Amino acid sequence: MKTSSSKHLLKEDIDILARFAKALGHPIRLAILQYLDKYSCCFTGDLVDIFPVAQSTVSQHLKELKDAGLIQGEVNPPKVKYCINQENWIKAKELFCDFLEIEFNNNESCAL
Amino acid sequence: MKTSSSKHLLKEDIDILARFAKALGHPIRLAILQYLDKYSCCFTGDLVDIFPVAQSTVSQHLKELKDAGLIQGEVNPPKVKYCINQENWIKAKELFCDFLEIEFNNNESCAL
DNA sequence: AAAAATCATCGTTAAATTACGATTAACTAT
DNA sequence: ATAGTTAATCGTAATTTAACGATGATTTTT
Repeated sequence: MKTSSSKHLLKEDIDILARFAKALGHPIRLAILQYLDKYSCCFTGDLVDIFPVAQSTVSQHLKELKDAGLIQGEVNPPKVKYCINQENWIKAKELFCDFLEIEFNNNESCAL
Repeated sequence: MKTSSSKHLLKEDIDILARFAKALGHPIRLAILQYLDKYSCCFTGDLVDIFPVAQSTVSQHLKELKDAGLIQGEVNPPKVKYCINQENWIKAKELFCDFLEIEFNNNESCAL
């Protein structure tokens, strides 16, 4: 399924893409997404063990990724399980590919 | 030339990608890059005519894109001609493709 | 019922971002 | 030489971001 080639994004899509790009604009948030790609899902605590920042800071980054629509959390008391929001993640891929003018094959074998 | 497939980025690349993503995290900066893709180059004034923000604000966004390495400016007094920094732009594409797990064909027919 | 575990939220602080108008620098044209 | 054009930079203000520790809510364990 080829979905891009040398076409320009509309104003609305530009705004959405900017939102996604902004969410990706921090090393910890990128690393969280990579972790979710590798392990499919995780609890907040898993990430707190990995990153050298306070628990509240990890929570804040998770909130930003969630607000941007890139991840979703499932309350599983007293834990919260996070995973990638596939629908929006695919949308983000499409927009980035359109913008970068790269062919996007929506290959289901890709977890991320 | 396939340059990506299901591999994870190293810490250093994560930091570089975050820098690029941050620079892309504003609608005006995305639109500037799209404009540069379409017209290959432009003067600051061209952009000032297009976007509903002050000249100093456009200059500031250009500076950020330049600091991130995505564009370069050539002084052509009293104007300054901007264009995409191809070398870094390709690097950005590669990193985004690695991260998004998309195949990247460095196709020279693509201006952006 | 009390204690422990997990994680979001609150309050705070410092720094960065975004925007503006005004000024300055540098070259062109008159 | 003076005036005009172009665009960066400066100074400022408002908002957002990033980080922290402390607190609170919720469920499990004891």
